[in-house]
Amino acid sequence: MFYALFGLVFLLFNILKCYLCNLKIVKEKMEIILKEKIKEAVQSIYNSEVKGELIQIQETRKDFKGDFTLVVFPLLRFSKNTPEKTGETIGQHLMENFDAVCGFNVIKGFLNLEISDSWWVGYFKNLAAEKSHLENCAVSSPETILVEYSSPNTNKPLHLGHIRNNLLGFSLYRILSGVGHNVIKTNIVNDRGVHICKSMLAWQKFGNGETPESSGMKGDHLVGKYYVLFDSHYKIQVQKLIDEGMSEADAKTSAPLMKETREMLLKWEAGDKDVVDLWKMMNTWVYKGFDETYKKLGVDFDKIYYESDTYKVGKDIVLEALKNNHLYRNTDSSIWADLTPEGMDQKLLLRSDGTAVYMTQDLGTAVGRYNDYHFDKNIYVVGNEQNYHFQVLKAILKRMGYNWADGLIHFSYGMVELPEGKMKSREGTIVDADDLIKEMQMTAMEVSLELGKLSDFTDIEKDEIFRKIGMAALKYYILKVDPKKNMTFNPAESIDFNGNTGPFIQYTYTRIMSVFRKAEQMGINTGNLTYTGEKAGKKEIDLIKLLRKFSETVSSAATGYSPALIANYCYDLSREYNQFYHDFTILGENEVEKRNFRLALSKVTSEIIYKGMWLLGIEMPERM
RNA sequence: GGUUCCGUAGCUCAGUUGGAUAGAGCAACAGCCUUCUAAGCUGUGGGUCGAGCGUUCGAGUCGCUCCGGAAUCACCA
Repeated sequence: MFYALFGLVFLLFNILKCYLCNLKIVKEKMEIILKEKIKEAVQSIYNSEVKGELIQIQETRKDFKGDFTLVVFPLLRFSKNTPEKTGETIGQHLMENFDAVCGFNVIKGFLNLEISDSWWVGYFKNLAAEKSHLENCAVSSPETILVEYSSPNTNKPLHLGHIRNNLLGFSLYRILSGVGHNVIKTNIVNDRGVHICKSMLAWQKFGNGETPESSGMKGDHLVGKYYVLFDSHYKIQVQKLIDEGMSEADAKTSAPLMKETREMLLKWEAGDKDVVDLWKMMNTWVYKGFDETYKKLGVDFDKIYYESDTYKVGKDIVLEALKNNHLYRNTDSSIWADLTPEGMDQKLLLRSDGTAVYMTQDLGTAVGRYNDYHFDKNIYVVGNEQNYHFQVLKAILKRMGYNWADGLIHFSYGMVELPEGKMKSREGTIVDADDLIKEMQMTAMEVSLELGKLSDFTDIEKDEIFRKIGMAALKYYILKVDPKKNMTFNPAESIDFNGNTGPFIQYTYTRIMSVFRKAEQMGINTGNLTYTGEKAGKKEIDLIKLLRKFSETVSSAATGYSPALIANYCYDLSREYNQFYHDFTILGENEVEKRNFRLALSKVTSEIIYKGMWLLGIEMPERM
């Protein structure tokens, strides 16, 4: 009796142990397990110790039979035999000693291993059990990371370049916090400086008291109008002086409007009430306009810094550093940093009239932020045209003894260019953010209405769907390209809705949603889908292979700061699913096991697409 | 001129420690809806991966030299 009981407990224990063990193997990456097995194989066949880096496992290319491929070339030194023979021998050994391997073939120096269906289905079951699909990308030591993005100037509305900036910044936030970091979204508003005074001066001179209300214009666009107006008047003055025989450089500094601008900046820094009031009023207009655009883009911030605050901190820091002999004062009393020891140039930090420059405020902002958050990393989402600026910023901070400056990272992204080159305001080729957003939603509406699949929705519901589709088209179009690279936008050809696009991915998602609505109607319990893992089709396994790549894609997107990886992954997955959807019937399948398996595949696909697009800041409609 | 980045199909882009016959989409052409959404799927054509040399069993990927383009080197931001 006692022995029987003991035996039973022992048996149960072993079953449990086996189950846990199995689960562990399935959860681990097959590449890692294979690597171990191959190491053992080489040890036992050739009696040699192999270093891990010599065992190269990759996924088998689609044109060949198999799931994983071992590159045998590096192992020839142990086998002292031909690549073919070596591959055969190792393949045979794996077949006999590792039950997940159910077949192999050798082509040239490549050993293609076939993994059993049941292993794949078992693997998939674990994927299906995941809640967020981000479990496996969680970082071991979470950091406090500030992400600065957007950084608008208050003298003009946002344009296409800003859109790329905002989308990258926000997506970076989603990705980094998705893998477990503590991320703070910040924005630095360039609300001071000569350029701001330009639009203020132009409004004062030519505005006749015009306001957003009186003109019906969005505040940021109204202020932008005066910035342009300044420029055209200023140019006329400069040209006049040049015609009178002055050099271009002198004409530019001595044109009356420029003189007045500089006076205004001095007054502003001195706190002159009239200038400050005007500044405040125009800022209010601009911020209201920006808020609307941010809302449409779906981005927001945890903390907004203003240069009008931080430049003062910057000035203090500069003066302090001067005292400590980190900087020097020129004969005209301007203050400079000599960065020749660091391999860079001289850098101006305070003008001869004592006013601050761009670098001054950036120093102040960095120090202020460190004091506020004690970040591990401070990521600046700023265009690659400022690469040198950030190199200098970091060098100066280090010079001043701020060792945390090592955590400053310039996330340098490429410019958005038009087919004829850079966007230029003087040529009127700036692509305005608000216009573009509106245009995308109009196109989404046209396409949608033509297809006519939403006739049972109210107008409000339809508008919401058009908004999601239009924004997805725009966002995906921008995020799918490698952030580091310059990209071309052709306004003449409107952004596509077919092929490698946001709407295509949304469409795939809505198809899956549609299947599940139908399944509910059929009375299928989609919450608890049972199936065993003995058989699966090639297309089904292809899908599983792609699904398993999600977490590693997110991980590399996080470490490499590249939302584009996730965007392209979502596209690949959608394409794969659409093929599956085309080739197989899901609800029409009579065998319940198979049907449930396909439903589960569809479900996990939809979850991962949803999550991937969420990491990009792209919303998914349930129908379209 | 110095520094940095980029050249992949007609166009827009993938191609992550070097691996097999370099991939998608758009555009063009030819097919597939009585069926879970055709914003989809299948097929055809299109490439001396800017050029050359080198390292390697193997190079779009690494190194060097050219060619072409961009950014930056402001008392602009």
